[in-house]
Amino acid sequence: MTENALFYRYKKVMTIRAVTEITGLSERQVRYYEEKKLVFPERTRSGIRKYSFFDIELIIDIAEKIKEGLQIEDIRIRLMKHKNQVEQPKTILH
Amino acid sequence: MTENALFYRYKKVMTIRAVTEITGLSERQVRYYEEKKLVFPERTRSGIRKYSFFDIELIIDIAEKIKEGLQIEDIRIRLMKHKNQVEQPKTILH
DNA sequence: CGTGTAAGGAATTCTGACACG
DNA sequence: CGTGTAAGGAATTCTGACACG
Repeated sequence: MTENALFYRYKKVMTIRAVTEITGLSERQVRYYEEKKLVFPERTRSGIRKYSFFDIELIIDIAEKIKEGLQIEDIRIRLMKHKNQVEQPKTILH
Repeated sequence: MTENALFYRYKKVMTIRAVTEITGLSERQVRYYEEKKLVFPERTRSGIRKYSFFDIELIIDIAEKIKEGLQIEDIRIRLMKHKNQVEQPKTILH
């Protein structure tokens, strides 16, 4: 069963509402991080954002950094640098 | 990171739409399994159903059993019997 | 810069019902 | 029995904009 952990974690299935409920952030904040290229939700054909649990973890990290006083652009650059080290699904699961 | 696998798997975050996209079933089918007490999605305050990945696995199993010719009521009884053996989160996570 | 909010439209979800078999 | 569908209402999400600082 645990062999699907990656699938669960990376599959983009949540609406922005679920994200705000889990993270405590506002929709505005979550959308803004996307606008600034920090998070990349998928979209349904009609344009509705879909997030994964991994996206949520990332968003929580981002929000913490902002609280610490970092600027979004700097956070974005950091994320880019660490991109290769960050755990990512190697292949499309499912 | 894998310590959250349970959380990912059991957290009810998906709309019925996500369920139909992943399972290939219709909304009608998914709602019917709930009506027959086989699946128990949570609801948002406004009444929108929320499913977990575990619910999806269950729904897929149910659909297979139905295809094999089993009746929903029998599937439900089986599920009840195995309930204690079925892996379930022992405590509320998060 | 990061976030709040009001505005209007588009897409989603819900329920109860009728249909078929 | 299990599923499809049309119907109308309620709730959700989206974008672009104005505001503050």
